Order: sequence, then structure tokens, then C-alpha cells
Amino acid sequence: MIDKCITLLQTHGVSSLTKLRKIHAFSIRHGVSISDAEFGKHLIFYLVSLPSPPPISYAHKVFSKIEKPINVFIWNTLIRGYAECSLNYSVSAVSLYRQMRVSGFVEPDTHTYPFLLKAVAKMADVRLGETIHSVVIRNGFGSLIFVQNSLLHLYGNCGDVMSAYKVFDEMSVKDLVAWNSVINGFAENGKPNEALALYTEMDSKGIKPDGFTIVSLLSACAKIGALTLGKRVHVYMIKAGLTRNLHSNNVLLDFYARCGRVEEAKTLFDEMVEKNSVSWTSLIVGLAVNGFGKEAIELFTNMESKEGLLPCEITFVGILYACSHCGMVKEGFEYFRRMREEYKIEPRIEHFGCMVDLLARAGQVKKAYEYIMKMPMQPNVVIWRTLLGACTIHGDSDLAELARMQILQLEPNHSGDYVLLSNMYASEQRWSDVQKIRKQMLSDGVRKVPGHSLVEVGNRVHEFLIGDKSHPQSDEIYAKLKEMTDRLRLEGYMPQISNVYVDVEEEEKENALVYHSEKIAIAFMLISTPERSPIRVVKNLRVCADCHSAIKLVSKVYNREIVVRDRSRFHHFKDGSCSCLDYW
DNA sequence: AAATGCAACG
Repeated sequence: MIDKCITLLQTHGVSSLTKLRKIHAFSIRHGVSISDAEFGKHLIFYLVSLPSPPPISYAHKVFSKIEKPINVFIWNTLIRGYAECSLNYSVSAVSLYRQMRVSGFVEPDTHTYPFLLKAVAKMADVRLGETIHSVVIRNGFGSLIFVQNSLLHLYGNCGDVMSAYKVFDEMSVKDLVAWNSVINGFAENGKPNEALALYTEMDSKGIKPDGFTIVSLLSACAKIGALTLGKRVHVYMIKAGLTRNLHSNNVLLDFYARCGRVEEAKTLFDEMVEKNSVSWTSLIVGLAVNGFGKEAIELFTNMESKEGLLPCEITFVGILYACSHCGMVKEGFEYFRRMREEYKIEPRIEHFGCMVDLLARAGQVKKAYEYIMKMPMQPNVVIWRTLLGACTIHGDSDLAELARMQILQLEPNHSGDYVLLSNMYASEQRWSDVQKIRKQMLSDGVRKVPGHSLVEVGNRVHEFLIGDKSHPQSDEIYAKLKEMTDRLRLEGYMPQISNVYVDVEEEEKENALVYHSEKIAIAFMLISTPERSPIRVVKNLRVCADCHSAIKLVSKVYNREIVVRDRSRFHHFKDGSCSCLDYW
């Protein structure tokens, strides 16, 4: 009878939880004891093998009924189950491993450590990882490639790329998984150049990349807006024959959108043979952050009419983002309602954040505040910062002060909030308040994040800081800046120096002309690139109002399309106007 | 027996 039950598990077990429950009930009816290790082993195995997340408490119940001592396979399977569940369960995987050690009956084997390390990687606990690493070596498993690969993943996930690289360097045999893991480690930790260098090395050894390799490299480039690097990866992707790989295409789409190349993203989307809801969502979000809200919504309408495509919560974040950044307040509320009622998606704090932004950005800051007060969850620092940002733009200093007090409690020492408030006071010519904020910044030991702008010419990236004079062509750049300002004045440009003024250090204020980094970068591009060619700037902070109005005019006067990637979004400047329609 | 993408605000 037990053999029959096991056969049943083997033939139907992989399909569904309902089937497994039925087989379990069947076995009880026919007198097969759950404490029988052979049957219990199979049942746990199939439970844990169900698509994620596995029914772990059910599996654990079966586990606890199995007669002692429990063999190592069963221990491993349950550890694996916990490792594949959400983060909260990773701790249980570790404590299960400890129980196994103290039970004294079995020793961990070669399978135990990859499962355990997976759980520790999820926890991103580098100290625990190091401890287990030394245990692994002591037990003689340190030279097994799958254990080493697990270690690579662990260190990468903990942000300790140097330890990952050390493990990698000492591996005598490196398979594609090892290369992917270490490349992903660098890519995920903001080191796309290193990731790409490793890729080049891998390529020179004749190892072919797969979809994972491409995804790691491209998402790293997307994060930092490295268009030239990413384009190189696109070429590798073509060379490796991965142009039909869905994941790679999705991330390529995201990459182009995140580099401001909306046309390329759209073309790619149209040409993709296989598309899933992630592809649609990526383009919707891409259009939204690039300021093409109307197009994002059009695409969403299109998506709704397609069979078998369901928008998810992220799709709605994109849609609500599109509405808030285009001033479509009424539409935003309507989509929020439909998300809950038609799609049964419970709004998360991100969605409420969009709604606060929707009201606040449209100037209804008081209503936004009331909305925050009525939210079913505790507002986080992002929500308050949204309100603060809108208050500084719409000049509600009382509410701005209130929002800042909330932020100060949740996250002290964040320079951006001081700067926002100080800029608002400056725009109202409340210089004593500006001084007060600046003094407070000094006494609180808060240092402003210096603004910088990156531009690419050919294969080189040039970086400019505020008032930067370190570039070898500095004289030419400043001559161009002077000419630029003169020509803009003729077009009616009035410099609003207040934003710049509070940004610079006391000594520098004596120099009459201090330019924000984006202006310097644009002047540099005007002299370094052919006429009419588009200019891309990646900035680490938000563009100030003065630079924004200046760049609008530059796009007209110099007949250049200028794309500025902000800290949070894109501005496409063309013929004297911006895709954000000054709605930011 | 390692592993993938899209996410509000700043």
C-alpha cells in the first residue's frame, strides 16, 4: 500500500496542493502512517517542490510526525522549503539547520549548504554567511562548485562584492553560473564597469552568455543611465543570439526607457514577438517617467483590451504616476477606484503615495494633507517628502514646516529636506529663514549631497560639479556659458539666482557667476558635439527651476533636443518646451 | 545543488 501511495505522489505530486492533500487523505484511509519515513519523505519533497511559495507549515507538520531519527534528505528538503519561502521564513531555515546539528544523528551533506546559504543570502546577513562559510570549509565542502556558487550569490546579495570576487578568484573551475553570479554581484552593487570588465574576460575565454548574464549587465546600466555601456551589452545580446529571450528583451526595454530613449523602447516593444504583462508594465512606467503620461494611459487602455494580460500593482503605480505627473487629478482617482473594484488590487503605501502626489503636485496641498491623515496606514518618510516637495513649489510654508518636522522624526540628517525648505525661503526672499536652515544644517552635521551632471561624448563620460572649472576645456566652456546666457536673455530669460545662491559655499558666493552642473554640462556639449545632435544629461539631483527654464530656451535657441535625467524622472526639452509641461 | 526584469518620494 505504501508503494502505491508513493507512486501516486510521483505521478500526480508535482501538479497541485489539492492533489497532494487528496493523496495524503487516501493514504490515511488505507492505513499508511505519516510517521513512516519513506512516505513522509516523498510527501514533504512534493510539498516543497510546489510552485513558490511552498505550503511550508503543512510540510513542517508532516516533518514533525515522522519517526526519529530523521534522515538527512528530509532535513535538507525542509530547509530548502524554508529557504524558498519569503524572507520571514529564512530564519527558520537557519534554526532548522541548527536543530539538525544538535540532534546529533545526522551530519549535513553536500546538499544542505546550498539550501542553507540561499536562506542566509535572502537575509543578507554577511556575518552569519561568513560563519557558515568557515563551517563549510572546515567540513571539506569548500571546493564543491555548487557550494562555491551559493557563496558567490550570498556575498553578492549582502553587498560584499569583494568577498564574492575572492571566492570566485579561488575557484579552480568556473562555470557559467559562477560567472553570472559574480557579474550579477557587481551589477547589483552599482559597479557596472566592473561587471562589464568581467564579462569581457568571460567572453575572451569563449564562454557564451545566457539570459541571466544579459539581464544583470543591462539592469546595472539602466540603474545608472549608462547608455553607451548598455548599447554595448545590446550588441553582445545580439551576438549571443538572445534577441528572442523574453527576460532580456524586457530589461532592454526598461534600459532604453530609463536612458530617455523612448523611441527605441517603443520600437523594441513593437518588435518583440513574445510579450508578457511585464513588457507592457515596463513600457507604461517608462513612458510615465519620461513625462509621456497620455501615451502611458493610451498603452494601458490597449493592454486592458488584450486577452490574458492582467495589470498588476506595479502597472497601477505607473498609471497613477503618469496621472500625478501630468496633472490628471480626476483620472488618477478614477484609476485608483478601478484598481480596487475591478482588479481587486489592494492599494499599498506606494499607491497612496501617488495619490498624495496627485493632489499635492496639482497645488491642492491642504487636501493632500487631509488625504495623508485619512490613509489606512502610517505615512512613511516618502509620503511626507512628497508633501514637502509640493509645498515648496506651491509656497505653503506652514505645511512645509509641518511635513519637515515629520520627516525629521522618521529620518534625521537627510540633506535634501533642508535644501528644499531653504530654497523655498529663498524664493520668498526670507533670507533670515534661509540662514536659520543653513545654520541648522551645520549644527546638525548634515552635508549637502553635491550635485553633479554626467554627459557622454563618444565613449567617454564627463562629469561636472557646481561651478566646476576643473575640465581641461574650462575656458571654452565658460565662454560658451556667457554667450548662452546672453542669447537666452534676448529670448526673455530672467535668471532666478536664489536657488543657485543658497547652494554654493560662502567663499564661492563672491564669484558673481556660479553655474549649476547641468548648465556647464550642456555648454560643454554644445561645443563638443555636432549641431542639431541631441544632448543627454544624467543628473544626481533634481533640476532647479532656473536651470529648467534656461534649458527650455537653449533647446529652442540652439535647436537641440535635450534630455535630462533627473533624480526621479526625465525632462525632454524641445523647441522651447519640456515634456513635463512645467508640471513637476 | 546559485539566479533574472518593471515600483511612489527625494
